[in-house]
Amino acid sequence: MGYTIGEIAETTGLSIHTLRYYENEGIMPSVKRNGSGIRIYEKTDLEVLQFICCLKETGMPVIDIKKFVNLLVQGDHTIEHRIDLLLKQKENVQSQVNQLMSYIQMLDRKVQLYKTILANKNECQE
Amino acid sequence: MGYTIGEIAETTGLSIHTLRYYENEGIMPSVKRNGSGIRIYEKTDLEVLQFICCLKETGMPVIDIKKFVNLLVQGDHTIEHRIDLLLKQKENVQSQVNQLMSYIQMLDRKVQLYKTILANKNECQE
DNA sequence: ACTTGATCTAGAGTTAACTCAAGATAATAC
DNA sequence: GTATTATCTTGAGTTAACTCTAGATCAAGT
Repeated sequence: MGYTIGEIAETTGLSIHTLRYYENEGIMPSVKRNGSGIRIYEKTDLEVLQFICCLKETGMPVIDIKKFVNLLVQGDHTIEHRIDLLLKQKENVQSQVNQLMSYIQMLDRKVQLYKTILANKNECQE
Repeated sequence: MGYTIGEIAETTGLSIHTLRYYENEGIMPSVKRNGSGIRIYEKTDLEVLQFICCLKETGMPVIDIKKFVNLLVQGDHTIEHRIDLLLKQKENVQSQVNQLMSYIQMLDRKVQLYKTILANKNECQE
């Protein structure tokens, strides 16, 4: 029962360095150790870690993830606060999506413009 | 005819430092100077700059923007290559959007979970 | 002409988020 | 029980993308 840091690095794709760094910085809750100080990750540690990775992927800065994790380790009485943070982040992500979609349109327009230029050049050569 | 670096900073929201940095690094084409070496931005410079900002916002790393700008300054015979790059970036952005939308769902699920926990707690207290 | 504010260059400093190094201890495989 | 491999800590190094500093020159208002 429990995984070593190497196994967790393997399954999450994070490096061992990064895992230790996350723990030191409070980006993830601290992990239990065995008698000689070696980290033993439980299944819940892995789950929290994976959720943290998702938050990171949505562009949440490490400092905010830290705040969230702080609430997490404080227990159930922080759940309402956590809901707030997640809903705020959801709005963030939603507006990121909207902006990216507008950039897709912009890329399309630019490509269209370039194609028009090419078409005109070919016409002239005929 | 032509804007100063300060005006361009104002309208783009980039700092003066950043504008000079972009030019030094080849992230934007170099700008004309007046007799005493002061940058005079033309309308086309502004347009290129704004397009570059968009590319940056889509997460294109500076090194790739540089490549694109390199093609740009080389003239029309690089248009096909530029189309390729932009279409590739469009795909990138599209998959970013997809991933972000899946994260929105994940955030929703987490919030839902938290709400269930809260609901159960209230029930117990009744 | 003089002052004030903008711009110039070269190069150093900053920030976020890792990433690596060194030296020591622990676990595992034979 | 020894060699190999993994893990530990502390602290330094790296990378991308700025951001700032200093000292000098330029431009605009009075």
